[in-house]
Amino acid sequence: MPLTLSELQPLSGRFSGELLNEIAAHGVIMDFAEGTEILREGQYIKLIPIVLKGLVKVFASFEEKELLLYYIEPSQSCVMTFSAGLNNSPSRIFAITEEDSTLLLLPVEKMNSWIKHYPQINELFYQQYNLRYSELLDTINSLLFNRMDQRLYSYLLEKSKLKGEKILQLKHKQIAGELGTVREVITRVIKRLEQEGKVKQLPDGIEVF
Amino acid sequence: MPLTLSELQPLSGRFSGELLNEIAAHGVIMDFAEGTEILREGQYIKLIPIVLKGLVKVFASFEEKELLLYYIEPSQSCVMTFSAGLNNSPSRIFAITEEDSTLLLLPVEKMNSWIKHYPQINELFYQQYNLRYSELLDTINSLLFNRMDQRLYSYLLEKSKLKGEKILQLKHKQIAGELGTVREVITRVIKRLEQEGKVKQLPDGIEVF
DNA sequence: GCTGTGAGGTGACTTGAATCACCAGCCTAA
DNA sequence: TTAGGCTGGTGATTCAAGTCACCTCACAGC
Repeated sequence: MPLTLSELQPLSGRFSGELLNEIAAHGVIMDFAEGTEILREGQYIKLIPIVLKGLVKVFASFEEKELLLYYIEPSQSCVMTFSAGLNNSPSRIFAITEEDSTLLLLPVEKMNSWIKHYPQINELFYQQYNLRYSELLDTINSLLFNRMDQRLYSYLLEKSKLKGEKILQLKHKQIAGELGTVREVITRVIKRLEQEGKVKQLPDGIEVF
Repeated sequence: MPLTLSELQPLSGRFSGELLNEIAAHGVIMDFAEGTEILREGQYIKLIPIVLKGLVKVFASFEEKELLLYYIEPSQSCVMTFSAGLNNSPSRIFAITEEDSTLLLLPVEKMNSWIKHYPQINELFYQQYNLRYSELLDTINSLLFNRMDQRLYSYLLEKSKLKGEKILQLKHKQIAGELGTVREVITRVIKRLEQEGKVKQLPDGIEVF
């Protein structure tokens, strides 16, 4: 059963009617609950996702430790699945829904012809590559030059902005996982941020200023 | 004066005759001596380079410190100039020739139409984006999880492989600049590698095993 | 000769972060 | 009611790196 154009409404500004019809005919829409791993490391890809609603986070991992690389927001896609899908190579990263999310899944075997015939989809992926390249550069800068307090504060600020919440319900352990460090370090550093008046730990979460 | 097809020989495996003719008509070939800065941070781009001969290294910088991100080898291109050129945005990185190099320079205003009409050039840039994305992931892993001795050894191994030389003529200070640290650290760490039998410091350079 | 400069070496110290060990406050399930 | 499991807090220690200060050695230029 093809999708309806109203389901693809979030993409209507970016894609022309003809491409939207193609997508409606061959794409699938799926909902994923918060915390679902939608892409595993090492996985081979048959479907390329575009986020319609919600928020997806992307991680690199390396011998036990993990690091949050960036978020995929609505109407964005995942360049790792794109390249892994087209080259039939395994994914080097993994991705988890940060909120309940709705994803449009596009079959990889259609992608090559769509890229040729619809410049808009080509542009989308070039944009996404630029964006992710840039975000990886930011990550590198931050790892190389910022201390944990800076990194933690930026992390909290960004998360608060993305989720539109001033109070974040996060365990110290979760934060540590996303920043590639351990719980004790977060406990100490967050206390320092609190003393500097940048955040406040409340019974129901962390308030960011 | 258009280029001759023999000058574009390194690209003949990758591009069809028609595209090669287009490139010959609109491209320019230039030679750069070793150590020339061919792309500055903050620069706006009018020409997109493809390396024909030699080796180019790409750096990120951030408040004084610098870090080597990756090398551009013959028949590869630079995704930063590609995206900065097409979006008319400034470069976030800078690039220096590591050896005497020959570059093919393509005018950015031709690129949009070439991308639409010649899938091969589209494929080249997708490949380059994948490659650089992957290399940035490696850099992140290495920064986050490897100690300096590991990072230094990998750096020396790669440089030796790329330049095809077992003995590298490098000053400690240069190495420090490329790894984002300072001279004393390199002096000490390289001594440890020497004790472990992984490298040897000779009067005329560093031998890597 | 002397002098300046760049390269490499090294000790002493500081610092940011990781690691280890242990404690207290909860909440939940048996 | 009690045991066990999260969660957060904290001191002590270790460790990798960065910083500072100063040295030697080779070499170039007068």
